[in-house]
Amino acid sequence: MSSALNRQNQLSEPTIARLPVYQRIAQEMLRRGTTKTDSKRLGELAGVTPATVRRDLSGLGPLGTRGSGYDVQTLEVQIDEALGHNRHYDVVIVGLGNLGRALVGSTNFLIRGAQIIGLYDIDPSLVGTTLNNIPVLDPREGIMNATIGVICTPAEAAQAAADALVGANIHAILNFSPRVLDVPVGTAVRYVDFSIELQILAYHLTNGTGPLGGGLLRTLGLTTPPVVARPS
Amino acid sequence: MSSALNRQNQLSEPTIARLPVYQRIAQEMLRRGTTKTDSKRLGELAGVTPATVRRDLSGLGPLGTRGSGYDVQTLEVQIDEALGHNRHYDVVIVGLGNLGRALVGSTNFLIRGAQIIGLYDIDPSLVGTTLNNIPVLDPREGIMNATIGVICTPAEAAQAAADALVGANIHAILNFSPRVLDVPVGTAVRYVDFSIELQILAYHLTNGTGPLGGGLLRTLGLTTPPVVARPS
DNA sequence: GGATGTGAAGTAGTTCACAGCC
DNA sequence: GGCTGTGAACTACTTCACATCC
Repeated sequence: MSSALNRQNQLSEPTIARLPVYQRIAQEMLRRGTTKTDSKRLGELAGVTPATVRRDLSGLGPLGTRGSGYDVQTLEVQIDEALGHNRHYDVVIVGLGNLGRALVGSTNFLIRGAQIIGLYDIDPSLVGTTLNNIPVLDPREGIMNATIGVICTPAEAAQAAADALVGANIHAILNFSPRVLDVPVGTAVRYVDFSIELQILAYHLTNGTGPLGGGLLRTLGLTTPPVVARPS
Repeated sequence: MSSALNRQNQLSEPTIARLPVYQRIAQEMLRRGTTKTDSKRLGELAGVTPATVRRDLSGLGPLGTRGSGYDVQTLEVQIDEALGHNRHYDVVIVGLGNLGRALVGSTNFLIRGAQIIGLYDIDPSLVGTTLNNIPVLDPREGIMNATIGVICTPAEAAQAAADALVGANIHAILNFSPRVLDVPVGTAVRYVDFSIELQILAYHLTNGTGPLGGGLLRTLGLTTPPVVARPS
């Protein structure tokens, strides 16, 4: 496997969540023609301290140059490698409402190495058609095996969708529905819940942290609800 | 202000991010007619330890009953109060592609107390129309004041959208575009980046944590990219 | 008996501060 | 001179374990 990875895969969770952010920044810099940067600048843009940036990046191996900083191109590539984008990921999406369709059509959603191979919806007027040349199938007739399953159904249908994904031997689920899912141990579920994001912002507005209460808003390490074992 | 809040607003960031999850679980329980629960069950469903649940909830005041657990209804209400949902939030959305429209149409997106008051898009065929009885306006003619601004534009337009929101004196931004935003100190930006979520899942698949490498996947405390100060 | 709420202990993550290198 | 990479100090969060109360 790649050299950056076998160094040690003890990247901490917060670090893992920040690496894609640094990568985004690096991509933006490349787009603008910036070829060099440093931990101070990266920290400003990512909203973390320079020390944290250096600590995070040092986990990928020594990719900076003392005295001058980081090469943006190298940064981009090394983070890609550390996150495992040399692998290939097959993605299926269940639920083709506005959100599901937005994901299919979005160029932003897919990471390098990921490909949407199947779409699922129970709406008979959709089943049998294609979207972006990807076939739309009925999830009740079984789901094809894939690496990652994405749930975009309404809340009521989310658990059934999860069951279908689990039945297809899919062990990683990205859940956009506002339901807590019941899945077997060993299945990773990551929740993206829009209203929770709103709630967190709202909390900061109401309480001291935010601009209404004054002070530099610097809420580092916000945690998102994660992953799960089977409830007893 | 509310009794639960002035106890002390020293809820930690991880706690704040978990409270909405407990609330979701409580709502689901109510829907199913469950009126009592305990930290063990809540922990299973939320993917955290019972001790963490108790520690989190104790921050809202003593709302459990020793020996029997928590009243689900009380839980739901108290979390609502702690998160500041007795306040009113005006929300504007900039960018009405599939994602923007999904948010407008979704019953899941809005939290109690929040209301979408304005929609913005530069597409001339949309400006002047209404969506869900909310008028669609041109952001280049200025944005109305609101509590929270939501950016759903393509990446290229995100910074302009942010500038317009800042110009409207909006200090809290939920950014769904994959761009790092440049905003003044004192403006809270929360990033929801779909591809970052995919990347984090992908990392766990590639590395030991996930089912491919075996072991109980229990990635607690995943942090999402947060908030930002003005780059120098 | 049983589950909360919480000091105390343990663990993880961040920041400091500086040696090392360009 | 300047910025990285990192041991050491610090801070924050989690978990343990139990006294407390229903």
